Amino acid sequence: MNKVVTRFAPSPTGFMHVGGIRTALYAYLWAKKNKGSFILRIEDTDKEREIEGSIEHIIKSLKWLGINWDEGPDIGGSHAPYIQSKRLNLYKKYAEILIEKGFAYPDPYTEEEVGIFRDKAELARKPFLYRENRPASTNSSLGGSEKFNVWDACPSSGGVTKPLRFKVPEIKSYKWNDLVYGGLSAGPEALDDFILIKSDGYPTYNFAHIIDDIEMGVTHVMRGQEFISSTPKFLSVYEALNIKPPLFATLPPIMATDGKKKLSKRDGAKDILEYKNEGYLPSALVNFLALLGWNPGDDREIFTEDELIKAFDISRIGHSGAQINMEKLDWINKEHIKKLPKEELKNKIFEYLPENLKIEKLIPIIAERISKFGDIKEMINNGELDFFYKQPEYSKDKLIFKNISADKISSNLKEILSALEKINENDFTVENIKNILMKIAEKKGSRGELLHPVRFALSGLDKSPDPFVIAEILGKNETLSRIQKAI
RNA sequence: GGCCCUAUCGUCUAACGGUUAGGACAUCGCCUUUUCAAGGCGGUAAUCAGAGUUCGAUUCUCUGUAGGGUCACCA
Repeated sequence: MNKVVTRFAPSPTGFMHVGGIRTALYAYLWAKKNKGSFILRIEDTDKEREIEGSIEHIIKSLKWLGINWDEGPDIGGSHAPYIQSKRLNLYKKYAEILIEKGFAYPDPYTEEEVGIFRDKAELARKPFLYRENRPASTNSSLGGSEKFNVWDACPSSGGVTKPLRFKVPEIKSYKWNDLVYGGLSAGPEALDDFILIKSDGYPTYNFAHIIDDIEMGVTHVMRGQEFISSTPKFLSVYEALNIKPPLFATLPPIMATDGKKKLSKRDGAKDILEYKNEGYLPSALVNFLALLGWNPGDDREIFTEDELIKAFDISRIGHSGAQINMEKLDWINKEHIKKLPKEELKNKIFEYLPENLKIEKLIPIIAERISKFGDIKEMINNGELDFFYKQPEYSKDKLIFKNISADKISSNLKEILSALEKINENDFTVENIKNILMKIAEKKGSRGELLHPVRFALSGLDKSPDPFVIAEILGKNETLSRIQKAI
């Protein structure tokens, strides 16, 4: 069996969103599972739409998620370079082979003239097919024996020339096998004389990716289902070249959160690095995206990257579009936070905490109250943590538990005060505090009668951690002074 | 419009043609509890519609409907 080679081939036209990342992830997982290699290739053949800095941004995004490539623009490899604009001679070489075989010819029409053909087709409510307007000269020959050698592409000198078109060898229906969808097919209208090399000398995606996949030995091509309808075009190029195509694995689309549309930047798809800024763990996002369109066949939901590599299988990729669900992502992230090693959890949380709140004992309290680290900012903004470093202010009646009288509350607090005073400062721990307070609380009509005022005296908040934990963190002095104040 | 893909709880999904249609998130209720969080237990909730094949269709076939994709010198 040949070594599995997969690739992710984004174009540098901006940031990455979950759609692209999920495609990259599946290709990565499949390569790793099969001990094969995963290639990162940059498809920058559209200089108009290229956005400065995108390549770095893409690399940063993938690296953050731990989706690492074995060959790529930054690290090289045996098929370097991995940037299409640096491989133009290669595409030219293959273009000349096609010309030689009679499967490519220069397009004599201007863009405007082709536009007129297109308008005519639209008016007739027919799909636009260039080949129906194929220049007579190219039709003169049967099969692939004719040679069109008048193409004058000279990409290296930047000269503009006529675009080179593919001449479809045979107009027919195609049926092929897809690793995910099984049997796929398309009618002859999916076949056309598409452009191989543009007038600026750069190849089109339709051509360049095929050449690169061949040259780089790619065995499994994974991509979104928007490519199903152009697959016959690709197959016909492989046929013209007399090269066996790789295996195709088509991925179902990811839909936008709200509507039913395919996720796209204009529908609010966000930069993957925004998830980083919001404090999601890369392992959680990877876990979430893996499950969006794939499942392990059992009830497991939480995976590490290694577990994903083991469990991943193309045959368990689904066929229908999936909406992204932020609530589920939050839950998965929370589960990953729970599994974080202590030291790492501490570092992550402290990253979001001001100096005066970097208290070790605060970590579990915060950890179980957030689903992503960015939530800590919100806790701070809402003043949920203020009481740990400053005397809370509150109105007196908030100390009252249900309909217990103020005098009763006051005397309860006094009782607690004297009990806590007896604890040695070094023994002022959750366990000891809890023991003593609970002993007293049990004697009251309800524990809340005693515990609520204490908690409130310490936190000044309707919602807070329990009083024992707060007391320990505040320390004996501060705890006593706050209770004293409440009295 | 042509061609193509898809259709199970609100969402992500599971189910050799035979299951009380399973799980997870969300939601609701209860327990735990001084409040919150966390945790435990439980509930509500789905096979798009109509034909056909079959002893038996979520599952196979057809039609319809709905959603999506595609028809560029974009990828």
